[in-house]
Amino acid sequence: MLRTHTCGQLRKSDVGTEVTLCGWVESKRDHGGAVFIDLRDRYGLTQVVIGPPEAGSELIDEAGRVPAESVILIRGKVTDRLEGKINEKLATGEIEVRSVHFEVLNACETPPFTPSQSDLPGEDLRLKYRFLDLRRGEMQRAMFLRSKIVKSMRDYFEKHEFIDVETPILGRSTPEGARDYLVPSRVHPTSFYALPQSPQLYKQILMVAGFDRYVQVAKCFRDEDLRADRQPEFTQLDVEMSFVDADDVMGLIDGLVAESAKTVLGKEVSTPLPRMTYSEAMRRFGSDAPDLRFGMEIVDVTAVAKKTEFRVFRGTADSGGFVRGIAVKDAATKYSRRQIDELTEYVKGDFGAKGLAWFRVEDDGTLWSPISKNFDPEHLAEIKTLLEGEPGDLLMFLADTWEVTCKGLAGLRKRLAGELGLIDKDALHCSWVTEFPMFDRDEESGRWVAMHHPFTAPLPSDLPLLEEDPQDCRAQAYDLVINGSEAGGGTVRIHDPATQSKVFDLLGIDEETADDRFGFLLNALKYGAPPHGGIALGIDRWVMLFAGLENIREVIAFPKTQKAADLMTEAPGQVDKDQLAELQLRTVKAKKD
RNA sequence: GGCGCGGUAGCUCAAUUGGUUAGAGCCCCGGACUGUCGAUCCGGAGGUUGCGGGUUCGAGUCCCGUCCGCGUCGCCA
Repeated sequence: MLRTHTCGQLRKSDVGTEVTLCGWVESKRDHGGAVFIDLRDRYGLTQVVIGPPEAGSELIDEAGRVPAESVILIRGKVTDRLEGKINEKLATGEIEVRSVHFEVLNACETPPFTPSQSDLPGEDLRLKYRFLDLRRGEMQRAMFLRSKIVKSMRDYFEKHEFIDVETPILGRSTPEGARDYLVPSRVHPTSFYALPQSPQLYKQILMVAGFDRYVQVAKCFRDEDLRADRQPEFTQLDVEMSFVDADDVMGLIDGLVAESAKTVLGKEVSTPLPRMTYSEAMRRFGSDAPDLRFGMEIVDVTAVAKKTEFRVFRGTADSGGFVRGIAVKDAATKYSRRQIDELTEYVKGDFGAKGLAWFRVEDDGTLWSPISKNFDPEHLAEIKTLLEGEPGDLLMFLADTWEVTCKGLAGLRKRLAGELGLIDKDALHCSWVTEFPMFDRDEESGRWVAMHHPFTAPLPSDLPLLEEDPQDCRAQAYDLVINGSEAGGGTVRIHDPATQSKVFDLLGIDEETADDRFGFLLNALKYGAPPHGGIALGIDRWVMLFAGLENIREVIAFPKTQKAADLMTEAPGQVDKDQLAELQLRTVKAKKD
């Protein structure tokens, strides 16, 4: 080792020791006759003094010239700081190192920004110079937290006798689900591999192979548009187990959540984690990943709406729609008409709502609103009672289809809670949402599509519904929700060919297509397939949520921008004509409409 | 693909209704200084206002197009 100690290591007890330190010049205070340097590495900061009597003027001058963020090596003696010069902010603040040797290992060019500057530079610059950005304390902490979380997961599964098996990155495209990233094959011109969206099919086959309990930290790829909590390339903790039901999988993950929260954050999470069915979640929160750190539950007032003369409510209720609302506590004076207009634009623009109805609960307990004259006082009183409105509350309603009221109110609920500061940032609220529907209607084609994936097993009690009423058929599916974010999801899989072909039938996948796309899995299922199920946990999101961050890029070393580019390496990039020729590919510019 | 926010010095930001030579702090460069830890003091350099077009006597500011970054809806089995 070039160094004897790290920059976070030295204490009062080391005074008198000769040490060699290496690190980055975090800051430099040059007094002409003496220079102070804060030397930084991942472990901490140590003050180095280059001055008389032990340093000559040549050394002092050299230290005075060293640019910030250069990597240097210094040798010297650990000494007590002078009376009253102790820096309480530093763990090493009681000592300093008086340098007798000073060496620049790599001088730093003037950097576009420094890790210690208080104004964070724009994110594009941070991404282009990620090596500088990753030197920042926040990024370092996030990466170490990530490492600890992954280790806690690996420890947990090893303790439970899981085997870690790697599955291929070059696989075969399955047009179901998200868009695939494709990789052309040189050896098979005109054929393509696909990067895995998840190791789903491989892990099921590992169950058929008898591994019983499988785990993998798996890179997954989906060529879809990005969000604050979504990257095209992400990491899953992928799990599969044989001879289990949904309870078994959830129970195992309950233990993981509790143990990981405890070892990584020192937080107690009581288990079993609360569970809620999908239909309850949609009814009470309008979302399949409800944020349970605050209340503001959705209330259905369709029955009252039917009795009123207000056309928007009445018309919606009479034509099979829903009128649902939320009570926003103490918000009546906090939201001006203008701000409510903004909320109206929000639900219209983002969720396709036709409008936003609202009432203020006045001091005398009556409801007031620009539309209140359209209502009988007794109906207003009923609405107030249903929402448990109290003076000062703001009641907001959407009159629309079930889907729009769900999405719109869930959006409002989240936005208002954020704006009103109702969310406890320290809370780690974990829960399960269960019994998802098996199928969803595709708006365009009107066909059934699998809500999760086509290998998801229905609830045994709902098996008859596969034929009678697919709409109501529920799946043995479960999502782990942390602070209103989907942190993982899994299902019990179909392991008998009869059910599988019924599901394919419903999805409009004929035998030939099924065989072409998933033949290898269907084949395996015929050769002694145990009942099995599993789950995939989004590691990036876990880290983000455990860290209390709101952006997934903050916990990924080299993330991509919203347009899926890497600003540092400038991927994706052009390739040589020769490379294309070898792959027998030619690029064609798409015609613009 | 839709909607919204943003792009001005190396960095973070400012610039009145469209009006003189586009400013400040940090960074950088030069000088002074032995106790700083956001060092201090003196001096200096640094700009095609993302790019292209238009309106105007005059555009950082208004209009159109385009690129880039961010948020969000669609999308994400």
